[in-house]
Amino acid sequence: MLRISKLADYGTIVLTAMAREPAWTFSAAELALRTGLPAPSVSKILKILLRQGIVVSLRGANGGYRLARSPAEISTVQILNALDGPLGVTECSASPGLCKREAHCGTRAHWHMINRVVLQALEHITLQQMIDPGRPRLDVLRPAWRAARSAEVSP
Amino acid sequence: MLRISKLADYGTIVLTAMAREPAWTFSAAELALRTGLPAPSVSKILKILLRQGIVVSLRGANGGYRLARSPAEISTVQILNALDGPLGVTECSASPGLCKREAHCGTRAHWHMINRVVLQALEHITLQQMIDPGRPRLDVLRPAWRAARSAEVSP
DNA sequence: GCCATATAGGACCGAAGCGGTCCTCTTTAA
DNA sequence: TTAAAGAGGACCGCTTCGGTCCTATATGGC
Repeated sequence: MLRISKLADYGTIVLTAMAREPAWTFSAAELALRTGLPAPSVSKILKILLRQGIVVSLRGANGGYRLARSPAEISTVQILNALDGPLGVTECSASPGLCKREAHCGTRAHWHMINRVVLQALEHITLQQMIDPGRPRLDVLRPAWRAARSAEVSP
Repeated sequence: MLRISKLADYGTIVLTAMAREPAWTFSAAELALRTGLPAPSVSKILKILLRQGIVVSLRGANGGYRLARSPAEISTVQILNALDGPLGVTECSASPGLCKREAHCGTRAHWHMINRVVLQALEHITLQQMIDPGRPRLDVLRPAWRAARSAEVSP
């Protein structure tokens, strides 16, 4: 486990396809064709992304979808949040207050720390990075690391 | 999502309880009592951890479970692997070769990078760290960061 | 030698989540 | 007016997971 859902996985594939031509308006059918994903699923994903403000739509003939922002302004954490709901390594990371054990749970703080690191990492990986050619570099996570550290000092 | 299973969550709670007295042999019932978790679940978890070599058992009267190694030698990644199976942020991170899209999937390399960071982080957070008093420090993840970076240079 | 205690292993079940499909309604360009 | 395309939701089947229980086996104490 510790896995994202299939929907979120598909979502990033669809969005990276769109990010390669940010100005273009894609129909759901065309995106399904380009990505090789099942058309109904692609359609479903786009509708969710629309409601979350990640894509915009044009209805009617010759309609379709476009990215709502530039690829550099769409991070993976936004995509996962949209398609998988609030993400947290443990339940108490995602929705604090739900677990009764919280008060005297020794592991909680550590899961929160791990969660913060993961979140910051996802925050700094954008669609732009995803479509940049060449091997991905861990260096893009440096700001994430710094952000997580400063969050630690002043919570 | 991007969440660990409840079983794995419970597992870390049980193991941290054991880690506070590493020499002691706990019966499953006693651990259930100490942690406040349902006894059948605790028993099930311990049986899995036994098969994975994380705890050792003593059968018969006055029997019970003990950590197989020192708390400093048991990392969270071992616990999650034991209780949740091989972990990967995406399916292709956990079991490469299963996804047909791999060859021409532009997002895969990035998920692998994220996965590597998460894995290394979990690798460096041990039961010892979990029971150390005081707020957890991100500094414990420094070696994880370095390890992930060196893995990038020589895959 | 017997019995109480504890683990070992697996079977079993109910609930929930999720992936996937389909249908109907609305909008808009030609 | 019609065809194309999105909007929204209903629906269903499968899988997975959490949880429980039962039986067999081992061992220490009497």
